[in-house]
Amino acid sequence: MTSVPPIRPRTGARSARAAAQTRTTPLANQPAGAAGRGASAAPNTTITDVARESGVSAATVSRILNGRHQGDAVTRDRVRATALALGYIPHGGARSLVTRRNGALGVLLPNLFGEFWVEFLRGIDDTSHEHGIHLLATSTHADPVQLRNAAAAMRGRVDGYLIVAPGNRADEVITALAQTVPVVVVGVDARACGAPSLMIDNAAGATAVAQHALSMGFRHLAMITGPETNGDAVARRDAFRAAIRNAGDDVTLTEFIGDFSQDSGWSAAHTMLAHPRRFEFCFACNDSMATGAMSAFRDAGIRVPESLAIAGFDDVPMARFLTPALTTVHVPIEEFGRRAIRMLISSVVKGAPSRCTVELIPTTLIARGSTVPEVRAHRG
Amino acid sequence: MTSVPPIRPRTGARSARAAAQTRTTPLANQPAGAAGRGASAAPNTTITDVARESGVSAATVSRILNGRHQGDAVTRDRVRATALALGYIPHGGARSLVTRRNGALGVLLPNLFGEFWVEFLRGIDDTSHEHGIHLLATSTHADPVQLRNAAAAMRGRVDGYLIVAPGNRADEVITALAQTVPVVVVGVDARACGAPSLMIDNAAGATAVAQHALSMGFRHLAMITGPETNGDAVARRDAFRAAIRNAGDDVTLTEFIGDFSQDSGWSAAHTMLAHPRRFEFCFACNDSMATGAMSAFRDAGIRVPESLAIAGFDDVPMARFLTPALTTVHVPIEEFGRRAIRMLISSVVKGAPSRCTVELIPTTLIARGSTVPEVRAHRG
DNA sequence: CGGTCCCGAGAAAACGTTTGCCCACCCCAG
DNA sequence: CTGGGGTGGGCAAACGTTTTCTCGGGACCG
Repeated sequence: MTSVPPIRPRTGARSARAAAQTRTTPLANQPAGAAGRGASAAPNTTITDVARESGVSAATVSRILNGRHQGDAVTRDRVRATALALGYIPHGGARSLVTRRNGALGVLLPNLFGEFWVEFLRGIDDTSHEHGIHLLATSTHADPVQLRNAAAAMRGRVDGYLIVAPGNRADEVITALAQTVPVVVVGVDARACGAPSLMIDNAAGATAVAQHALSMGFRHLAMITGPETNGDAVARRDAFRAAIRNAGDDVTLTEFIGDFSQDSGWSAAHTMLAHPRRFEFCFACNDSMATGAMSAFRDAGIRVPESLAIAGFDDVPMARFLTPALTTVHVPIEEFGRRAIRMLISSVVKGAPSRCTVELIPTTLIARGSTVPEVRAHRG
Repeated sequence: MTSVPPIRPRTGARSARAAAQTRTTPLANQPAGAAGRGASAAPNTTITDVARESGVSAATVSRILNGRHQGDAVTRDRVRATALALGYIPHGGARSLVTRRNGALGVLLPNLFGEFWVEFLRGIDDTSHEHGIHLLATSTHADPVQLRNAAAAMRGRVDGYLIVAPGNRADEVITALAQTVPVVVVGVDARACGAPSLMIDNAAGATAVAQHALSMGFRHLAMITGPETNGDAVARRDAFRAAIRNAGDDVTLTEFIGDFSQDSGWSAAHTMLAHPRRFEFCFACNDSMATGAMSAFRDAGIRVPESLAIAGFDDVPMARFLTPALTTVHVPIEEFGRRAIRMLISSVVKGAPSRCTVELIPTTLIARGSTVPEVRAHRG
């Protein structure tokens, strides 16, 4: 009918590839195979080289370079100069082997979509930089097995893990991990796993959306849900359902299935338009789907918000730039990341695994033009 | 004037924090300070534990677990069971120390904004998973010093580096790095640094936009440029300038400064509206800025594309969902990432640092509703 | 002038793996 | 019954650091 969004076979393609994951390059660590270590093995200079070159022992080089005791001025300068000339960089693995500390944190992300995780990453990255910590390990995972693999690959390379939205079946992995090393979980309640968690206050946000819709007199509501395996999606759906259920008998709620992608929002919107009921308000469980839906509505000639109001969740940067600007639930995404990484750092610094609390990221409804016509009034 | 986008002090905030970077947590690796290693040091089980527990030597455990020689069936099973029971996970640092291989690649990203880098990351991540390689190290950097630090932090932890958009002053760092370990550079021509590079064909894309604009009869053109330090931004600007300059004397081009963020596009658009000239066509050097600009235009009551056409660059997923859909230059972003990481992997596998070629990612203009009114015709 | 103290710096152990080398054993063939 | 081949598995070295312990020498004070 319309010509716009070809549904991209994104998830399909990915899982197909994941299945072929067994194919292993000689680079992979596991067997370290007979594959000759590339003839031109990198001639990395070691601390011994620096020591020999500058006529002192390795111990002295180590101490000087780490500022442990500054030693004789002339020796110190000589060593420093030599190290610089040789381009010496300490071998992280060896160092962490003896230090039992590696100045890096592991972050395990779900398959990332859209702007949300970019914002989150920025928060994480900024904060860890502030603390002089490198955010070495970032990886993505789709299921518990991949999660375990990714975590294992980081063993001995990171001082702690930040695990994001592991879905529902990851409890076992988290529990095992949390017993040996600091872990902070984002997106699900992991108290039972022995790890502190940080979650978005989805219930409050979704409830606020419901109240907003009801207060504006809408009676026939639609909702585009997110993936069943995503804790945030489920929490938003349930809270919205509950709030509507309490609203009275003349209020209806119809649900359409999405997966948090723009495409799925677009598809859900088309399904919605084919539905016999004439909806007045649509709540998409995240901004990406709201964007897709809004695009579909407008292409179908439906005026937003006059004929159909729409709201999202997350308040990604793009939300305010849509036309009309998107009513949504604001989540302080960057701050979210900052807090998560701060929890992890404090847990790592003091050896004690911090108490298994659950912290909540507050949410606020932001009404914009996609539900409130007046907000658009200034437009020509 | 209008009420929409509060300019977020994003970059400012970041550099302010970067300045305070000296503040160092005990977790940081540098001095390994006297800070007692947290009392409850993680009791990670080592290969020795497994060996003792199952009554064999560490060597045997290593061989069995790595499938080197499968040994006696009963022994093998016993070792495997013990390892599992104890939750043994090899220490990556120790392993890579002797193996000289660590099955991980380092990715150095610039400060990331918007959807572009998410797509890119997805491509990278997928492909490395396919090859059984972990994309351990991801970090961001704003300047050559941060780049050097991030790279140093990964020394001995990764088998190769993928360096993205190092701006202009990073040649020295790249050169030094490329001498000791495989490096692939994305976004700038690094042949002089001894590293192969992968670049977007910005010139072709920008030229296509210019031709598109001219072919539609537009005569008064505006351009919103990107950051001066960004190679892609500069290339796009220069190519567009050149194409317009050849167009004839009755064609004008006015430039407005942006920084690739949506906010900057919004601001530039407002500046543009205050300009005495009445522009017919606006080329934003990336989709984010185009989005911001389009939002500003519509809020000002300007009809897109009838009164002012607009085009972007990148074709991020969001582009087709804007209203009207955004004319833009398609960049196969995910494929971009795949190719980049594939280049790196092949360079790592065969020890020889692959020849310093420059590969180009092709670009194609995609005309949508923001420049071609007819495409919107089906809308109500 | 002698004793004490401090400081600079070297030797060596330790971190957790992998792997080359070698021994001992088992089994089969002569 | 004996010799040889094959194989399971132990010993020890090595990887590149940091850190403890130690020693030697110089300075300062009595």
